[in-house]
Amino acid sequence: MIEVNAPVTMSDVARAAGVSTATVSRVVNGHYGVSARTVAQVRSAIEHLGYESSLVATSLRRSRTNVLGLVAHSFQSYTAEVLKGVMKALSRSGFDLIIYANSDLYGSYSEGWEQRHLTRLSGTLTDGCIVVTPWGEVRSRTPVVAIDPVRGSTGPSVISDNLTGATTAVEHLLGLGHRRIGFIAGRDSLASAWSREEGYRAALTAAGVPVDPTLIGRGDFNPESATPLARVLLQRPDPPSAIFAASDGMALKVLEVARELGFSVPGDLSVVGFDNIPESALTQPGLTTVDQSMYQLGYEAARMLKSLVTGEWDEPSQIVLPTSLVVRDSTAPPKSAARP
Amino acid sequence: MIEVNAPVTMSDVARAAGVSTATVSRVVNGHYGVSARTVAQVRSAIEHLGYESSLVATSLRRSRTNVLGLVAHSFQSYTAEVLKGVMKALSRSGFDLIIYANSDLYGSYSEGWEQRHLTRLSGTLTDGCIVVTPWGEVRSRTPVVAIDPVRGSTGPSVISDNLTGATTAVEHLLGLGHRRIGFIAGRDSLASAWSREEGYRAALTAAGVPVDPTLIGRGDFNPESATPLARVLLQRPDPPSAIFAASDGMALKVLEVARELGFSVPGDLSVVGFDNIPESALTQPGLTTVDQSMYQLGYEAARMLKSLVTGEWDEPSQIVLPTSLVVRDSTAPPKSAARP
DNA sequence: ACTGCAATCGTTATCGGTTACGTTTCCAGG
DNA sequence: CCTGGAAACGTAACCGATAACGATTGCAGT
Repeated sequence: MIEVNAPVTMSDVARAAGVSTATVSRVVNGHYGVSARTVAQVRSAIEHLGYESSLVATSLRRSRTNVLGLVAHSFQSYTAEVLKGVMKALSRSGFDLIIYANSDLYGSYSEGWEQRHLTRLSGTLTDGCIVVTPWGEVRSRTPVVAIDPVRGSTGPSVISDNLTGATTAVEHLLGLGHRRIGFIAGRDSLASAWSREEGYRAALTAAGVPVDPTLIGRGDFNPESATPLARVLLQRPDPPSAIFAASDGMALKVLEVARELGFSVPGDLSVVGFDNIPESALTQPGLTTVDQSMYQLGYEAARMLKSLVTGEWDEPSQIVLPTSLVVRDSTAPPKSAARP
Repeated sequence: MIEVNAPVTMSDVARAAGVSTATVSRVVNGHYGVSARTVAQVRSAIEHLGYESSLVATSLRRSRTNVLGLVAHSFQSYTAEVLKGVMKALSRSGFDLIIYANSDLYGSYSEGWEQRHLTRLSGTLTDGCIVVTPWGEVRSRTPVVAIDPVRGSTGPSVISDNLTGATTAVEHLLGLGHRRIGFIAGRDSLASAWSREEGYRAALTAAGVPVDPTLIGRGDFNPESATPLARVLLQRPDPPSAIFAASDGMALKVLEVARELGFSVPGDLSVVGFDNIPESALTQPGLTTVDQSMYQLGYEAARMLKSLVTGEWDEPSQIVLPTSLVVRDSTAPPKSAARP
């Protein structure tokens, strides 16, 4: 009879098969040095008891687990898309995936969360990790690939061509006739945030439009951070005719604030985002944004990590993926476009 | 100097602080019985060495880990939405989340994957688990909540009101004048698939329309499974004027096949799905579907699991959530609606 | 000074599995 | 019949942490 609440351990199997745990281990791992008869006995006992090796115990002892890890701070659309790409890359690869997500306890995870998670996992559980939008540099015994790394990071990473993307977005607005273009920046420790701001500045400068620091709001990619910033920009006596937000999540908040303050979009205000998360196509009006394939980011990161873990890597360790502008309905020429 | 590649263990800290590992453990866990001076020493050593406790080692020894698990077979939009809800419910709860996803090695995980993952995790790593769309019954030492359980399952679960949803969907088609309505079923071991088919049959019967078995295709919720079935239905001499698919993923494949075979939707063919995944709003035409809040499923499952783990549960253990019809552009009256 | 009780801290068994090493078994060759 | 060596298997150390338990110390009370 099978006892339901009893966790079946290796020694249970050993006892049932009349051998030592060492022999059971050898059978389970297909190691040499066990007679056919004993193998059959052990197999039968495993079958009968429904034994399944414990990931925890195994990983504690072994160096290699064939499990890769992914740690993320929050779990929004961005991360979900990345995950799909990761899973695709890992399918039929022999690697399983463990995702570790914290519950943001008391907000106390604010600093060093990725390091904390990483050391907890990579101690033994995983052979390597992907970190999504880290807040700082990390160190680990096992390989780590960063998606959207911090500025100045030197480790393996995958990132979109944020500079070109942002430049294109602002050029789009300039092309429509906008001259007063607000910007809501992202968490400035991230390379992506920095490049997007750089692209904003570069496009303006190239067009001969001076950069007005008072039109720049300092967000942190967290959608909520954009709300007060958008309010400040739009309640000025001379509000910008367009706002470029460094992420779609923040851009959607700008749309919210605009609606709340009576701005019609794109009539009174054009809005551009960055990321092209699924929600951006669903809003009214649809959000014009810069598409970065989060799926592709995840896919490439997983591919790179796999190679790093198996030790067969030759490509450059910092991959940059292209971006493209997606024009929807949140952008139009400004009302005063006819001004000389 | 900090050695980068050395995993810092508790005994390293103990040595540095001149105490035993037991004392370090007490300090780390804030237990009683350590003098202020020793605490300071240990804290300093921890800080200096950058020590972080190993999740694996801790969970092996401890019964309680404050980590919940989630296992899923694949990782599509459905799972991603569920995950968002789970994360929301767990935010600031003190529980972290570990998601275990297999790489579907050689397709050999087909049977019993959830049991395999569950025993590997719940041995020690997690205090309880959520299983998304299991393929069979599972047993575990720790609590398990199933999202969309198998038919006849008795354990804790969260599920949508699939019967009402499917009935409403088919009534919508009947109301438009359709009489020949095809159905593409889901994996029949799941309660949801069974209820959706039940709703299909019930609505037809209630309207006095006989159920034609040849109009029913046996899919398995996997989008790819719908393609050949849709082809068969639409290549008949007398194709149905509408198809109700038991999931959006499959419905989207029906749209693909319809386009390929020259059917215009909704002109020649009406299509209804089930789930309301984000993609369904983005297709041309937008997919009419039954909305089940996957977010809510995840949220409720996590809430239930939390209560089960902490032992403070009193509500019924099988939660049913409402569904609602979302009418978009993939449904219209049939061309021959005027027939008597 | 001696007892008694806390407070403090180290020792050790333990979790489940892996593996280096030692021991026994078995068979072939001398 | 004895020996050598490989095959088969058990023993025990170990991975990193926790907790029951025992040992030591400090201090108050008498």
